[in-house]
Amino acid sequence: MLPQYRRVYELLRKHILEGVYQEGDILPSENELCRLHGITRPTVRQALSKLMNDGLIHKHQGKGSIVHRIPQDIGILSVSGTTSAIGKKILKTHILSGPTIMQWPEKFIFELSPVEVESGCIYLERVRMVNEIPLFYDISYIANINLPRFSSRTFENKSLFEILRKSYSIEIKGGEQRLKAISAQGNIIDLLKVKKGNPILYLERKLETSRANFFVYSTLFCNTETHSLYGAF
Amino acid sequence: MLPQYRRVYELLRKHILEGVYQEGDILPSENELCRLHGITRPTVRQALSKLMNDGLIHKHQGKGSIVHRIPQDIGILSVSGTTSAIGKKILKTHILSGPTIMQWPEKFIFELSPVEVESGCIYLERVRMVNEIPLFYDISYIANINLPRFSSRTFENKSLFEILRKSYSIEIKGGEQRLKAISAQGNIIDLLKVKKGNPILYLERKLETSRANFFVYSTLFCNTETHSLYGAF
DNA sequence: AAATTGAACTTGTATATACATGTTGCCACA
DNA sequence: TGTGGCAACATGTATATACAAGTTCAATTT
Repeated sequence: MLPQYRRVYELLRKHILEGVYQEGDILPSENELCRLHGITRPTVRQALSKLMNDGLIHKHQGKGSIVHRIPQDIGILSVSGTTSAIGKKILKTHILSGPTIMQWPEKFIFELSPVEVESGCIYLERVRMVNEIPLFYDISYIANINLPRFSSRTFENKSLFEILRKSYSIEIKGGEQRLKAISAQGNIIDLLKVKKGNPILYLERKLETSRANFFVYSTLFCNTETHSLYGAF
Repeated sequence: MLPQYRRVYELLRKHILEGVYQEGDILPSENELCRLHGITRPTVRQALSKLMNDGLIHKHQGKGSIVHRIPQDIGILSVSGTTSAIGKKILKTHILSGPTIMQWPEKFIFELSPVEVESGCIYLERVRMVNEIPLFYDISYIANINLPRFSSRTFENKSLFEILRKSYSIEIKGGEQRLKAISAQGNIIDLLKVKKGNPILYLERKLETSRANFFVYSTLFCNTETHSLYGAF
């Protein structure tokens, strides 16, 4: 059973992302939300606190809860979206490889627990394009622990996180990442269609989930020539 | 007056950062903290919630609150610290210019409010070095609103945020940032001692503070050849 | 007309309490 | 000796309540 504060959070989140509430709008007051959902204020505040955490709303004492920013979601969480010019609709995801079950690479970018090593991982290679221009090359590694039918799922133009969220009730809670600027070389040149030596943003991330000891790892190559990465924190 | 949950938060935060509690340690349980500080559990939980938010602790139901990670703080908040090899001690900050009061640059990286434009800004240029190697070149713009004696302060080897925090009770609450990988050119080559064309990580950030409508802006150039940027979220 | 007061709203802080659920370790029983 | 189960303790969720403090606006006063 989903906790009540989560239900309210999910609903408000959905409404904000779908534009029911738009940037600058004021959400119903805490007391109104209490009445609407038949819960008490601490519970409502827990939901709003999560929304604040997501950077979706601001709160001002005496005023109310104000919708902050509709993130341009491209499924890379905290560092997500690009310039405001890029909407959800023109972002396309193309699967290059996977999802396939395999062993973890040797010398993995993050340290793995024995359980993870033993279970192997699900491997996924994707390229994401905006206006037919490839901007992201993205390799994901997911511990193959209790994810029935995962490797046979379709990921084209779907968010990996959305699938984890809806099909397995796994939510990304946070994570850590390492950032570097590197020079384009090897297959990156072809995949992102850049010149050799061009600056490329490189990310390594380890994402925590709501399931204990279950992490999602990924490496990301971004061509930031025309579009910056955007993130809130 | 500082709220009680803030007091407890500050204390625990200080203890974690100072190493009283180390990575993997378990904090006193919520009920113990209640007794220790003479407050109730919801209040303690509010403090712990803030610590979780900072990425300083994890919580596990049934187990306790576990200290997560002592961030290698280099004063750039969420994207902070570098590899674990870099400790606080060997990071040196050198002021290149400022703090000086001046007008905002034309065509600023972020949109400014009329009040901000009218007030002008405090300008600050810094280079940060690890082992005598320059890794960061950092330009900060701070709205010149009610900050007495600010421009005459000394910043050598001090955190800008620490000064805002301690001298003006201004706390960084969050913010937004744009990330790019660029090629080294112009004065960046000299300042960061890199070759022309080398990949450089470029950041533009707008930081929200606890003071309404008061923001800190900065642009950052990072040489990530030897050290990645590290961040939690 | 302008300024002040105050009522009615908002979110912020805090207490007291209850039960649910996950974790650990010890004790009694087989 | 081993193991199952229970007690004790941890955090998670939720209610009910109270007062503090910031905001807004309209009524009242000057």
